[in-house]
Amino acid sequence: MKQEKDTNGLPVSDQHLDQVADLFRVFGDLTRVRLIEALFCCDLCVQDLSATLGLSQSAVSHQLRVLRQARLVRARREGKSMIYSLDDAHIESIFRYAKEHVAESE
Amino acid sequence: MKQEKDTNGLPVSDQHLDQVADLFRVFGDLTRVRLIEALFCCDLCVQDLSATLGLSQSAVSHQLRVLRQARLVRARREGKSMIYSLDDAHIESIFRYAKEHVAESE
DNA sequence: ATAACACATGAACACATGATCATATATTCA
DNA sequence: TGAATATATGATCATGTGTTCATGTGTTAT
Repeated sequence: MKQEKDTNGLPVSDQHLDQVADLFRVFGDLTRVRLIEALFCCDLCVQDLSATLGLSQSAVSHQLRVLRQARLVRARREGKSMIYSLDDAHIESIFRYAKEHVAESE
Repeated sequence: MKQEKDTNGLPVSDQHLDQVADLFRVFGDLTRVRLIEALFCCDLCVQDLSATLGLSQSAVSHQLRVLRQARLVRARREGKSMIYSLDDAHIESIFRYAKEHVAESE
């Protein structure tokens, strides 16, 4: 497999890049971005997320599944509810730079 | 429009989040990620990118168009060739954190 | 001018994706 | 146990996306 050093000094392979693209693909949807944004402030259950975003429970659940599989959020049970929380330290940093990019290009 | 403050203290609207999702959507493709990665080291023309990635000239051109429209790369003409270069200071930061995330979760 | 080279672009097709609807699973409470 | 609540999931469908093929545009050199 091709191994190079990038400008950050980290090893880079096509497999790594594939995972990077996968990560960004998960971020590349407004519903999921809004879910993540909502979870920045506090942990929330599905119905709260559903109400906050104004989307169906099913749609929210489906997208939370995508976020779970990408290990970006985690869920814990509290009674009948599932409480979701962010599960990655890098999300905030990644989002900060993305927002700066967006804010500057207007 | 709903306006909130996020954890970074930046104003956040659904319109902003939409642009953030759009930005990530552009990053969410292996071909485009590989193009960006190739341009981290140096400016390159289309045929060089085509050869480096092992993809058709057409496929590369199409994806470079997407990157251009997202203002992530810029093109300048040199003779018969078009030289592409990165056009955003945040790309490297965003990619660095994405790579760290990927590297840690294995 | 015209041939050759480098790149861009439109059309078409296969595949991926997100929302909805219906239904299944899990928990609590009467 | 059975009803109500909360969430997950499978199927379906409309839409979006990436590649290829064919062709158009722009530049250089003879």
